[in-house]
Amino acid sequence: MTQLSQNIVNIIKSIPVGKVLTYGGVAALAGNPRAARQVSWLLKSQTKKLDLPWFRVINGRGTISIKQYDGYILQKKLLESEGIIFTTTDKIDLNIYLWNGKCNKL
DNA sequence: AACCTGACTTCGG
DNA sequence: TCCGAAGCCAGGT
Repeated sequence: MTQLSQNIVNIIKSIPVGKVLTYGGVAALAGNPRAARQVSWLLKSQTKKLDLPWFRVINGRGTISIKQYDGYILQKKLLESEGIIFTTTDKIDLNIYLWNGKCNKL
């Protein structure tokens, strides 16, 4: 695990309930805006080991990126259970749910 | 060390 | 708005 990976993990684990972060967003907060792919790798490979809230990470268009159908449905369900609303095209309003990386109550 | 993989992002048509 | 190609990072083999 590199320092970047550690940061990515910590950031993912700090995403508040009801908020989401894009892959690129996580990477940026971790220190490298171009490490979005590393984020996806970590979610797929390290979630079980590190117990990460993987479902709070979506792509930059505000949609779910998981390719597996069941995983896609699961993520949507989990997010909806936290109060996040999906549009008719399964998109999330990032202007509302995107986490800025800081305390959302300022 | 080289090559492949993955739930990305950006750019051009 | 959608599709394809290219660039990016680090772990696995």
